[in-house]
Amino acid sequence: MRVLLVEDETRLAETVRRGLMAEGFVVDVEATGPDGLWSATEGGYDVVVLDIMLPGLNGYDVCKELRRREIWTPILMLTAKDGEFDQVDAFDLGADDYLTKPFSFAVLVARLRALIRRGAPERPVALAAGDLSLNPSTRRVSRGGVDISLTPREFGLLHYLMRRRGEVVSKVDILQNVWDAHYEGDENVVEVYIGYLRRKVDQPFGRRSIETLRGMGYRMAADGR
Amino acid sequence: MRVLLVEDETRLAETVRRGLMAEGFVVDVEATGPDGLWSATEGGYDVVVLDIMLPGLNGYDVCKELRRREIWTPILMLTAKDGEFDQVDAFDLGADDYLTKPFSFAVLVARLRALIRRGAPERPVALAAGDLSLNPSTRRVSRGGVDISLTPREFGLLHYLMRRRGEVVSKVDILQNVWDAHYEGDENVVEVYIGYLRRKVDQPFGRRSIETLRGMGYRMAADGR
DNA sequence: CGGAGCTCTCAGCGCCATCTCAGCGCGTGC
DNA sequence: GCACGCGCTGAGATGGCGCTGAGAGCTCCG
Repeated sequence: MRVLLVEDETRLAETVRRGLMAEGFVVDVEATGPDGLWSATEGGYDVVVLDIMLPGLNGYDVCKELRRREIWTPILMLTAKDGEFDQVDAFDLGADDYLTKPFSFAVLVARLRALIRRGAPERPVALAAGDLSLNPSTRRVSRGGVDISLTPREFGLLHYLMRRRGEVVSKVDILQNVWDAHYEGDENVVEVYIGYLRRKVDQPFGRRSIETLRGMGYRMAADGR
Repeated sequence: MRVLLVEDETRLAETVRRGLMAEGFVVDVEATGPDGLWSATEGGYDVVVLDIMLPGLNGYDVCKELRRREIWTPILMLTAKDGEFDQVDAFDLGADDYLTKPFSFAVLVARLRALIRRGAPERPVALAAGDLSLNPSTRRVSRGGVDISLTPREFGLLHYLMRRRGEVVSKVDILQNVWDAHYEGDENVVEVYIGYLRRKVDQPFGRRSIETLRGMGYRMAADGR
C-alpha cells in the first residue's frame, strides 16, 4: 500500500513515516504544497495524508486542485487543533477524512486502512485465493482456517500478489509497490521473500500457489491452488 | 513492442531497460541527444522515452526536430522535478505525455501501454485468432480455454505473429521486432522458435495456425485455423 | 548489554531458456 | 526426375536466472 505523506515538519513526518512503514505501508514524503500536488498527481498512491499548513501551496488548495484534475485518490487531512480550519470545509473540497493534531498513531493507521478499503470499493474486505485468505484490516493470513504468521514485509508482498492474483507481476513492479518507488537495491530481495512466503504459505500445505515465470516475474494462482 | 529509451544516466537506463524487457518490451537505449534523434528517426519504434537533460542535444530539441521531420512516434518525456522544464511546453513541442523523476515504474509501464494503444487505436486489449487468445497485460495464452505456458521469447514471437495475423512476416522482420533491431545472429533462431511454438500451440490441438511460406516468411492464420 | 526478530546482502549452485549446429527431408526450380 | 537449398528438428553448449543457506546489520526488548 503506497502512502504519500505531505508534511513540512520533518520531525513529525519522519516519525509518521517510520511508524507507517512498520505497519507495512510504503511511504513517500513531500515537504511542500507544490511537490505534494505533483507527487499525488503522478505517483499512483493508494492514499494521501495531507497537512494543511504547507509552504508554497496550502493543503486546502492542494486538495481542491487534485479533485479539479480528476484525481480521486483518497485524502486524509491533518488539521491543527486551534481550529484555523473548519472540518466541514474539508469534506466540501473533496477530502475523505480528517484528523486533528495531535493525533493518535493507531487512529491514523485505522483511518488509512478504512480509506484504502473504501477507495477501491471493488476490493473485498478480505482477499481470497482458494482456501488462502488475507485480511488487510486485521492483518491476518490463513490457509484452510490455519493462521499463518508473517513479518510486515512478507505480509506486504503477499498482499500485493493477492491483489493482483491471476496476473504476472514483475520483480521491478513488486519492488516499486512493496518496497519503495525509488528502491535502489538488488532484485534478489524479492526472490528471497518469495522464498520465505513459499515456506510459510505453500510448503506446509503442499501447495504451489506462487508460480515463477522465468524472465517475467511471479503469478499468484487466482484459486490459490 | 519496441521502445527507444534516450537517457544518459546509465544506472537508471539499465534499471528501466531491464524492467521494460521483463514486461515484454524490446528496448534499445541511446545515451546522447544526436544518437537518440537518429534512432528515433530510423528505428521504427512504437514509442520513445526521452529524457530532457542529454549531452549533445537536449530532449526538448530532439522532440521538436522529430516532429519537424514528420515523425509521429509517440513520445514520453522524462522531466526532472525541480521544474527546469514546464509541463505545458512538453505538449507544445509535440510530446504525447510526460513523467517527472523520480517516477513509479508501474506508472511508466501504464503510460507506455496507453501511448502505444493510442498510437494504434484499433488494437484490442486481448488478441484473438479463432480460439487462440493472447493477453499482453496478463501475459496469458490459451486455446479453447486451455492455458498454454510459454517462455518470454516464445510469448514475444507469438505476440508479434498475432498482432500481424493474416500477414506474411519475414524472418528478418521477426528478428528486428522480437529479438533486437541490431541482432547479429542467425535467422535459424526464428525457425527454432517457430518450431517450439507449433509444438505448444498447434500440435496438442491438431491445428496448423502458423503457416510457412517458403522463401517469404510465416503467416499466422487470422482465424487461428 | 545480550538476545530475538526482521531485513537485506552475498555467494554458490542447479537448472532452464536461449541459441548454435549439423543432419535430414521435402519443396521447388530447372 | 534430379539436385539444390530452405526450413525443420534433435542434440547439445552456455550463460544467466532464480533459489537457498549463511550471516551481517539494525532495532526493539528485557
